Amino acid sequence: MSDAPSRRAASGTEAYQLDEQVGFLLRRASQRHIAIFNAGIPELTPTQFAALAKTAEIGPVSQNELGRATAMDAATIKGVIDRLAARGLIETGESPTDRRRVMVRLTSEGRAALARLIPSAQAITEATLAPLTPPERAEFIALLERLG
Amino acid sequence: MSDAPSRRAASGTEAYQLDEQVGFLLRRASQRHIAIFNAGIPELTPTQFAALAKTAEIGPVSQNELGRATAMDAATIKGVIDRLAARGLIETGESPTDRRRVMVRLTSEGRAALARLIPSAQAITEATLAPLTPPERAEFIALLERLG
DNA sequence: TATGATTTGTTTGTGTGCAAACGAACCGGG
DNA sequence: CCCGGTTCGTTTGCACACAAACAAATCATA
Repeated sequence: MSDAPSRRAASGTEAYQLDEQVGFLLRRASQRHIAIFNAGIPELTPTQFAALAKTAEIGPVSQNELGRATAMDAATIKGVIDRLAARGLIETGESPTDRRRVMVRLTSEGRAALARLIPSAQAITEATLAPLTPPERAEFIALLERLG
Repeated sequence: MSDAPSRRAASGTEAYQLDEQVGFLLRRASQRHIAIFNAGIPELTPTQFAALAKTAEIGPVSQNELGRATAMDAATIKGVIDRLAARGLIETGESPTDRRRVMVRLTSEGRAALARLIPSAQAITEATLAPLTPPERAEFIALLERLG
């Protein structure tokens, strides 16, 4: 159905094909992953789950520090924490040593939810990588880590 | 600094390390790319540029079709088109054959802007992939395409 | 041709994601 | 001790991204 690769744009747009650009491909892969996540864990967003999991990993943390650990800026992590707290999965308190800090820690409910959801999260990771063979998955993850 | 890989979480969270999950890595890589894009092309968002470039590729299209071609749903593409039209880079009109359709085409301004920005866009792609060697870049793109 | 299903676009609501501007608290050097 | 720089958190404003619900137009087929 036509000579696709040597396709020439009508105007002066040269050989810029959107579908070959990393940025576009990254966005599409993220979208697909998020769709898989929403199907597997409907009760939490990927971002909320990330904050929950990271809090479990690194224990009680200040809000901004948790944001840094999960790649969310101060404005974003605030909303995420507010919503998790409203659901009773985490709780916030003041720091004994720094009055500016808002400390974040899991509730037992949060801990239970996390334990319950981790298998689903692992399945989601696998489903996302399903189109690749196991060695390809490892390779992909390794390359992706270096682009962070 | 400690036995990192065999690190054991205090609670029952088992071996779920956020920083190893594809979803998290995809989000981080996207964030980095978007930051590079914003620095290289401050006047347009990556999404807006994608819509502009795709419109140039596939000529006059209906709004929803352009959305499909750029991986944006109907609600999203509408906002993007509204903003591009407000800037005079594209213009919309009615379809002669289907009264529901909103046809989208580049203005000469849009065409000029695109021609001017494509080199920057290419530089942005390269900068995003800079941490990888050329063969790794090709490999990464190939794997990423299959995760779309 | 009627009519039911599909498609196109719109609107609303929620959730990231980031820039910018701000006040409060902390920290270091003089 | 004071003072300037930094960090912590908040708020506002804008831009995706998607679900859900909707009206209008088109299509398929009985």
